[in-house]
Amino acid sequence: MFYMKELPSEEDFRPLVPEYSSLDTSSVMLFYLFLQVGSDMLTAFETYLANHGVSQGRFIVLLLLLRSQMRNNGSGLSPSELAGQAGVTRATMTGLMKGLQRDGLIERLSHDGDRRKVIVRLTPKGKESLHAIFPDYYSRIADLMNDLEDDEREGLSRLLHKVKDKMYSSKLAPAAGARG
Amino acid sequence: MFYMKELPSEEDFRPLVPEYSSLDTSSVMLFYLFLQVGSDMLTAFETYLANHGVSQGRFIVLLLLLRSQMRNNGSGLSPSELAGQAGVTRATMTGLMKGLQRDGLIERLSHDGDRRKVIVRLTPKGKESLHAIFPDYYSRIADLMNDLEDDEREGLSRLLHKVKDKMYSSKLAPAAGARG
DNA sequence: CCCATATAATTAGGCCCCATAGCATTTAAC
DNA sequence: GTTAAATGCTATGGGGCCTAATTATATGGG
Repeated sequence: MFYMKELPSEEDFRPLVPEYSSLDTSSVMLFYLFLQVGSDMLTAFETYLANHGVSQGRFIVLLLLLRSQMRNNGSGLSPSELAGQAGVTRATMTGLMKGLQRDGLIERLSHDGDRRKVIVRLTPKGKESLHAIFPDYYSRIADLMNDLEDDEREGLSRLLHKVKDKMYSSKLAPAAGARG
Repeated sequence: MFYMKELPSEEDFRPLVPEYSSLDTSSVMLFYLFLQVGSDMLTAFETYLANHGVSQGRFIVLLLLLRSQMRNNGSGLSPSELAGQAGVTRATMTGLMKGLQRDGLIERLSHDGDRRKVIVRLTPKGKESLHAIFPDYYSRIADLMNDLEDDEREGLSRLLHKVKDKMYSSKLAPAAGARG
């Protein structure tokens, strides 16, 4: 996780500018600011979930399962699909599921028709866990964004998409393996 | 690291809206978008650095040392100060330094006057490592931000600061222990 | 001067997440 | 029917981070 308590100031870059023609101070400062806020938010998110007894990885799995079940009326997902949607390998997903099953939040059923496959579904307890977290969770997120007016939200969303699009098309792209 | 390949759409939230009064769909969508772009950027950053033979944590340490030495003309920092500025515990910093010293990138000198303390400094090799990374590193960051006009950069910076300020004052704040 | 307390750095041990590599089973393609 | 591909799993290992305990040093009140 990126963290620098005090971000570099413009002055910190000044002696480097003549040395590096590729150094664009405002780009780097914006990049660092972004990483810092993103890191803080991720850390806060992680800490918050940990206090509720779930890790980020597990929470994502539960969320993906809930969404799938709401969309398709309870069909569930395979470990492969979950891994793909969560951006981890199948082996990692096996480990996450192991813990979730041990805690009774998901169940693994065998797939009729393709006996290689497994169907993963939320148990009632798994659903309850999510619904126990949601009210406070949504409230905090709403609070976090509360200071942003509608046009600011749209602006931020637009700019985030712009950076995202650029990232995927540039050399600074996410690793192909884990995320494809 | 947060990751959901496909972010939830407004429709995914619709069935939840009547159930949760605290659910503000646009807040949550913006929050998820932010986490996703932040995660991707961190992952990309990490992957990029790994290809250059350093981890994020180590890179931050090198950066902090370089900044300190440029500001104060070579005084260096103590492990405690480094830990504080990097947002990790002293024990974690010891581990990071161990690797950096083994690779010859930093040196640990004893402090005159207070023999409990250690002074950490970049070695010439450590400086060279950074300067070997910088040209390409800065170039990629500039490229990433290249599509943003000046006013967009200012807008993004302003909005990021706004979210950051709100985060620190809200319940969704970073953990006090590691980051204080 | 001495002891209690505080501070600095480190070590030891552990947890979580995640990856790669290899394996058995099952299915699909020719 | 043989070969290739897909699925889920196990084994193994590493990175990063933590807490707790240890060692050395410093400081201040009695």
